[in-house]
Amino acid sequence: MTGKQFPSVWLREPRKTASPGRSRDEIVRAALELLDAEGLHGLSMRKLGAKLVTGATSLYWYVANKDELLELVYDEVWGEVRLPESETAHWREFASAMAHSMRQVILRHPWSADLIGRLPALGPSALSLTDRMRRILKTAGFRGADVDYATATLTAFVYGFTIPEVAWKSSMGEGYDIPAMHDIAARAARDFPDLAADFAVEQPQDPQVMREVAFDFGLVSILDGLEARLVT
Amino acid sequence: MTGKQFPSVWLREPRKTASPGRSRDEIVRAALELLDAEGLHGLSMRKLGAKLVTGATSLYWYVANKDELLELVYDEVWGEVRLPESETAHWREFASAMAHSMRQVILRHPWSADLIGRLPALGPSALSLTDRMRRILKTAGFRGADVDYATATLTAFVYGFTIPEVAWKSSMGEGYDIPAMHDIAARAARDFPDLAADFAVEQPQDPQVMREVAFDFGLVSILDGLEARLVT
DNA sequence: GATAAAACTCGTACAGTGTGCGAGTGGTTT
DNA sequence: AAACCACTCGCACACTGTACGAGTTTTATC
Repeated sequence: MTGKQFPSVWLREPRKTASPGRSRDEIVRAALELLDAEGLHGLSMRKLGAKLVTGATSLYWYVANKDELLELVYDEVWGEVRLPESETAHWREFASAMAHSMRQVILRHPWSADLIGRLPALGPSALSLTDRMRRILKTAGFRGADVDYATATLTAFVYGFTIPEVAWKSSMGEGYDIPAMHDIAARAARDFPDLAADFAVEQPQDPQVMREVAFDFGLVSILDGLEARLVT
Repeated sequence: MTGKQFPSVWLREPRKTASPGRSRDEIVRAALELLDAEGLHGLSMRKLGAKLVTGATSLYWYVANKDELLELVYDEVWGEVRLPESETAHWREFASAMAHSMRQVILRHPWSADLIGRLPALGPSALSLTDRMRRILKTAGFRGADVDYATATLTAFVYGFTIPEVAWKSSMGEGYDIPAMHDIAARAARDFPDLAADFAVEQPQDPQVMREVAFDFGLVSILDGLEARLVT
């Protein structure tokens, strides 16, 4: 009784591809455009085929299935994360930059949020990110499993902060009526006096700005907490 | 030019329901069972109708659309979070208990992870949670927007730690071959010497246990970081 | 140039999805 | 008897990923 394996594009050799016609790169590029334009829901093999002037099922020559295609585009996205030079940066700077950049990348490609955890992240870009992060943490003095734990804590915060945010945006649309939403929340909270009181006092803020401040607050707190784990 | 509103079950009066037949509660209960048994993907109006021995479209008498139904079940889930008595608990105990309980609830109802952020959480259970959390933080000494920020940081960590976890489980299935997966990851990392070296050294661990330890590590770090924000 | 093999294309088909619409049913009130 | 209400539900629409197998083009070998 062997346990389950899992399949990943990165674990099998690609096709020979002496190809004169379409190529995997071309398909990935087109998929990325479609995803950015219309979201995860907007990417279908038929639409992608149409964009490339090909039959939908022709794509299955280059890619085993839709998940493999998504794995490819997913890694492309992690390649957009910008990091400071590993060697010169303090670990806090590095971690902070990485967190901010990951967040920006997810905000720029909201569909990617739905793939986090659902697909293996074994592509070169994803691995390179974790590799550099781990090296920095090690030179900073983290030892053994603490390297994994610290990384997990940081990425968990970024994901947990950003995933619901983009989920909300892409399910509710972009154009908010801020005072109206404030009002709605206040009305929903009418059975909770303290909550309702807070809503009554607070001014409706620009949520974009609020999110950024909140993210910084959380990030700094976490880095402080991790640093405390370091000195002992 | 008014901005967009958003619709929520909790913001409109329910039907009169002098009903002798089906009821909203009954539907929600059946939906919850279906979701726990077959996941978000497994809940369709047709299946739900079949389970209740009703036509699929009959359900639309009690519920405006599928999202409203999901909102109802979603809040049901937050009602399962168990908290210590507000008045006697230290804020760290309280926050820690809340984080752990939220995590357990999501693990118990993995489909709920996909709804976080996608649906408004304005039900009584969800509001009660945030209400109690905020009250505890205020009595602990957090002031103004810091109450929001601290809450956001904590929930972000829980979500970000747990969402990818359950996404992985429900996309890859439950039965892992741990050494095999360890091997696969090591093979994928062959182009990153340090990463590969770490894989070579580390023993494959029981992931269940690992996750729990990592969660505690992160949680404690975050609470430390938040506490530092408190004393100033 | 012939022939075989490999690389590539794609139409069809299947079993499913949420839900708007409008017609129909049975009970209660005027 | 008439009107209203609460409620049920079949049909239809435009989609989805992809297995299958037959067809077409390019390349390699003799």
